[in-house]
Amino acid sequence: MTGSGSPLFFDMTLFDERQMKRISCKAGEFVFREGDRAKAVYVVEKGLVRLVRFTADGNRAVLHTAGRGASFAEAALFAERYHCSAEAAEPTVVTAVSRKHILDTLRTDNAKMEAYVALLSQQVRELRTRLELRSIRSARERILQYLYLRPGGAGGFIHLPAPLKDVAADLGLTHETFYRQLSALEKEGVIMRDGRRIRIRG
Amino acid sequence: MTGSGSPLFFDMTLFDERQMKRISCKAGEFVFREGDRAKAVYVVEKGLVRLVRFTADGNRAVLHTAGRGASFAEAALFAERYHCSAEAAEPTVVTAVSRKHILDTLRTDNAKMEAYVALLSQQVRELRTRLELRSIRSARERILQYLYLRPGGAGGFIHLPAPLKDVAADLGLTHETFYRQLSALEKEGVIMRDGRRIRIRG
DNA sequence: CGAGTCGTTGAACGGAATCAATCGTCGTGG
DNA sequence: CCACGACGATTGATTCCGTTCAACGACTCG
Repeated sequence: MTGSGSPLFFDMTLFDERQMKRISCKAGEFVFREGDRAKAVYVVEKGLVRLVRFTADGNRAVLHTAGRGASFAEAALFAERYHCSAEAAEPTVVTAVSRKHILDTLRTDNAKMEAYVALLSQQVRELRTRLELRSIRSARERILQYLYLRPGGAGGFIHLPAPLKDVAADLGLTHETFYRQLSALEKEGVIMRDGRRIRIRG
Repeated sequence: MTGSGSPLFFDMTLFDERQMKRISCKAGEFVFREGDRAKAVYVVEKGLVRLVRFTADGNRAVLHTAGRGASFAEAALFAERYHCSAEAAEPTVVTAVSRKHILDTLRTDNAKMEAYVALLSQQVRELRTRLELRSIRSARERILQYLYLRPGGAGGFIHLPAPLKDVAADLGLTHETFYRQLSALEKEGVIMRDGRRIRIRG
């Protein structure tokens, strides 16, 4: 979901800069961990952050990937604790906006609150779309549907928003299957591809 | 998403009943179409609604399925027009809540706005959890994780919130696989089951 | 009573995961 | 500056597990 199309920016201009803090992380470092007290909402300035949860059997599940400009952990505003961990996938800089400050600001300024509602609404839409995608069993069809739903999918060019590997994970496929299906589709003339640039043929 | 696990209710108690309208649709009828002016948010009273989008080549993409009790088109609150069409999959009754009324109410009542934000935040969290579930490949593990995440999952009793068939669909499994895995788990003594009542053994 | 649906089980198949190997590129540090 | 390691992209071979097709009993509702 690397911001998959819809740039879910957390509008920082709504808040007081003095209530923000810059944090740098090396690859593999955690910005916060599941269960930590929720203290802030974050925006990625540089790098890549993955929201992950570790399942009982030790597996990692990636819930969300936030690239440059994207915010994450907004939902933590109304939760006492983080419900997942945030891991820097590469050297990363994030800005932390105090949860308390955000709440105060939103509570006193209804217009800002409304902007925030709009943001959350969009997220809900996006998540639902992703969930619906996952219910398509065939890898081929799932990929096609994903491409269709993406901006430019109906006639224009599509830019994959992340390394193919990550897109594959987003789709719930192994990267091998993803590669294979892409080349199959290209061989059949259904799509044209140049790296991360794809075009669907009518 | 028959709403099965996650009751994504739009909290109608926040709004004035006089601003709501009941609408009945036959199977195949549209509640609204892509591009229509966004006038209302809906709740399914009875039946099933599919949010679909038609791609350039005439294919249908299902974005979301809303069962009884679920709301849909909430995101339309902040959009001028609907970005997809809502089609009744079976004879269906929906309640339409005026978009304007909702906005007015929220804008003048900060507490309600905040309640709405909290609701949306919860939805985001829930959707992410479901997405995480889907990333577990093994049917067995996915089911166990599902049970574990459910209220009562850690020690108590779990009530499946819908017919097994629907739960299976929620989990992205065929009902056959779901039945089989459940009985396998029971045979192995990992769970105890009586109809929709399940208990995990420590 | 019959139609419809849920729950259940069996058998066979197919497609995606898995394991594995190779190539290219990019960044880093010696 | 080049060697090395890391990682993305790609392709091949094999396995396995979930899907699919099919059939049946139980139950409900009209």
